[in-house]
Amino acid sequence: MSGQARPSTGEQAKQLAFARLRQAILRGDMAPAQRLVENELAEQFGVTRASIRAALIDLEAQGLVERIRNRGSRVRVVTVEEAVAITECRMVLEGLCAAKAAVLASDGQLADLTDLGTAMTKAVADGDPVTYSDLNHELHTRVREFSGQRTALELLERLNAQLVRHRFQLALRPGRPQQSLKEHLAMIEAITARDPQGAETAVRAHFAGVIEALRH
Amino acid sequence: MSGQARPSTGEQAKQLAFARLRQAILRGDMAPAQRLVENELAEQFGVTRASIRAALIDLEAQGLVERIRNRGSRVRVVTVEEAVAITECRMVLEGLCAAKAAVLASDGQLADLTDLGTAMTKAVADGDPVTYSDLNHELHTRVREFSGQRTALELLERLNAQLVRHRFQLALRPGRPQQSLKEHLAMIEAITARDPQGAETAVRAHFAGVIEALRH
DNA sequence: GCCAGCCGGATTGTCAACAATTTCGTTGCC
DNA sequence: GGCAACGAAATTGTTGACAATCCGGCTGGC
Repeated sequence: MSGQARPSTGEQAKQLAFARLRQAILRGDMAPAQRLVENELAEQFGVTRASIRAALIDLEAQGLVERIRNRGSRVRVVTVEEAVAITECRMVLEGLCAAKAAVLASDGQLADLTDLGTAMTKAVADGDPVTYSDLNHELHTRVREFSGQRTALELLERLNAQLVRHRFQLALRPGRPQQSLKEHLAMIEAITARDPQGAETAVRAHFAGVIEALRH
Repeated sequence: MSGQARPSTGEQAKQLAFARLRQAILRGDMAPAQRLVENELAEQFGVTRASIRAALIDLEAQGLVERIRNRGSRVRVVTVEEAVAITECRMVLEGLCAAKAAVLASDGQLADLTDLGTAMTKAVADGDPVTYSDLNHELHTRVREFSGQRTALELLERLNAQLVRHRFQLALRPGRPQQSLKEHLAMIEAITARDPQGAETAVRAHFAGVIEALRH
């Protein structure tokens, strides 16, 4: 997800519209539940309505927008209850990834995880929640990657995209990084110890904490 | 010139095309890796190319077809390796559902599960693998439903759709129903005993068997 | 004989106009 | 004064035509 906004040369209009609209939603440029009128978007992005329409269909499949027959599209709002359900799914899927990563990751990859752990510890010590949140995301991405589980990876990316707004709120809660850090370190330790069972339980414990926090 | 299958009410063309094309793929009417030319499909289903195109985008998101830029669509072939990865995801997600169902299901719903269990036992005793496979599917559907986990349900439906071909082969393997039955009964027992932990481990044991069988 | 470049057919991507549907304000009636 | 039917505006769904792209085979030169 690094270099995505590249109009580049042969970039098809639909993909461009898709990328820009997606990023706009993820960055919060679109208010929750905002109506997405195809004509307006088409003019705004400089593409035709057909391209916007195709992009909207894609985004609907990703769970980012909601479309109702003959009634238009809106950015989907994720209720707290839904966020909990999504996080439960993330919990078991990332648990699977962590267990597989504990078995399949190379020694060099395990070293990467340890490095991330120290960086996260430092970020928390420095009281830098933004950096911590980024590292957090990076850690989870790496674990998924090391697991070699393409299917789980795909599902998790979809689920994560739906949670951007909630995650943002969560990271800024006081005291949260401290607890989160402990859980993450336990996860890293279990994976580097090549203990799949332990890695899975650590991930579950972490997400149980996230769910708790989501509910206030 | 088109004795359509009821355009029925105001069924939008795109949704109709989507449903019919999806069913055609799931029923195996389309050979694996078969090319899906938009024009042909449009004529075949009596809708315009735009509708087919929208349907194909949807089906791609569901993992049933594969689309390459300017090169067309084909029905996606799921390798054994992929089927294993998908089944691993199903394992953890259905485990989650079973655990939640053990807590949330009503007594009447639990009775339904018990009934399904006896029906499955009978089907195996009668040597009727087709009925057994149907009941099997029914059982899993019920558990997911009783869990109240809409997100997991949605993910599982998508994953299941990708496996139709493999599942079909699996059910006919000799000796498989017997082992599968045992595992299913254990799952039902744990859920009706309101034992979430036990339900999850039972589901996992079952899917571990499925994965084993998938690999030959 | 072999490779580079080109051309034709096929297929997807894009476009602008048209039709169908919904929504919301308005009018007429009770 | 409230309610129901009506109608106009807005928006999505659909259509057919056009442009861009890709694949295969062909030709020409070396």
